[in-house]
Amino acid sequence: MNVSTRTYHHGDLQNCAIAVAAQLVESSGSYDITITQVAKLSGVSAAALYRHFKDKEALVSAVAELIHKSFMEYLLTAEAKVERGTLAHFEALGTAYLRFAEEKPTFFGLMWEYRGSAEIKQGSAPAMEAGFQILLDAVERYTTRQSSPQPHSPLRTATLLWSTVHGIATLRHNHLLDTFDENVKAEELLKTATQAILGTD
Amino acid sequence: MNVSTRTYHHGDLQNCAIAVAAQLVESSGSYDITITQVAKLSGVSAAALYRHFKDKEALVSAVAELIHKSFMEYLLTAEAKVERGTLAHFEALGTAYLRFAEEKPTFFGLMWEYRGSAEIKQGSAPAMEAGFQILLDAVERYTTRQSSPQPHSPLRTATLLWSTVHGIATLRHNHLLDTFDENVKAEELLKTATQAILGTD
DNA sequence: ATAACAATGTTAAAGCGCATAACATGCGAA
DNA sequence: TTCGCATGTTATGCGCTTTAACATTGTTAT
Repeated sequence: MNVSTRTYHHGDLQNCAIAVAAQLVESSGSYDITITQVAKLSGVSAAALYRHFKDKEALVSAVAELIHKSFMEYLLTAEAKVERGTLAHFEALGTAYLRFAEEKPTFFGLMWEYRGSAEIKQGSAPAMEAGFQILLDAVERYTTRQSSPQPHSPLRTATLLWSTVHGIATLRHNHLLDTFDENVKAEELLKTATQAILGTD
Repeated sequence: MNVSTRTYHHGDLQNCAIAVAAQLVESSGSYDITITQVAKLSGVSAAALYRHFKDKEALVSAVAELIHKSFMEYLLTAEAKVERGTLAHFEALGTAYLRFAEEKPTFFGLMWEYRGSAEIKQGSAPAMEAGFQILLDAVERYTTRQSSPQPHSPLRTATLLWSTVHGIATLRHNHLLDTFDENVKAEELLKTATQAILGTD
């Protein structure tokens, strides 16, 4: 992050470059950033970055990984305030999902849309898995709380809930949600969907 | 489409280039195509394309428009075989949506993920609107068929259904759907969701 | 302590793609 | 037929990625 080049060697160019790249993605509103720009903002020559990243894709993937972790924090922070396994729990998680997509639209796009080679995508896998586990855990707790048995497995229900939030977030991210129903609120839509999927015992 | 350059003038370079670009997108599996390639495959110099498209983005947007129309045909063909306003109608539309995403993954990605300037995106708007109208119409017909009144407006219900299919299709497109539940089938998931949203009177 | 080596920086340069400029050709209307 | 506009062409500049060859610093073994 430290841009000043006191010495010939930078100190921590690797992390600096990732942070600079992330800022650039956010400020430019595009994840089609250039190595040249990142190098300039890091106070270093473009070639220097190739000591730390195989190529541009590797740098962007590192940014994606950072973003996934930041996204996880959104979810964890959100659920810290509610009782687990309740409808409020789902609402908190869903709202956080939607809020991240709205507040960091370019990050959201990069997370889900960026096409990297399969082996490089691995970096984000742990964070994603943790995210899904949070949701799955919520469903399992909810299930045991209910008197009537749920019609589908927790795994299936969690997947369905994920699909739904993701669909709503994605459509809004692409400015499509309010194209036809200009009064729709993503959060309300999600609440309706959640209740329909979980039932309203 | 005709690549042979019998004459100095091509004849229909505009449409040729769009078609060639679309093929290139599909065969390369990436919508980061080059003007140079499109020109070469069209049997024309790169600069010639600038007589028909302001820049690269305009060309890609034209491809996106073509794809949106092709997507519409998927939907129309699918619903031609079923009775309107039935659950089978929704299943046919949803399945078509999922099938397009699976059979033409790069097209699907381009349709929804491509970031073009707002005014250029307009080209695809009519097709998208038509697509939504199809769904809305299905919901309205379904609503009038039902004995019990639906809890939400057709507009709201259609938006919710769209979000759900879109979420499922998008997650699968990004190879995320079966990461945690390896046995899940997108079509089954959608069926479950549709019934939950519409009710199963 | 110091010499060798590993790590990490630099500049130079090759190569590609976008986009524009200046020029050429051909079709269609007066 | 001739003029003008539409639509081609080649030439060129610029920015970006990536590699190569070289320079500097930090570290480790003797």
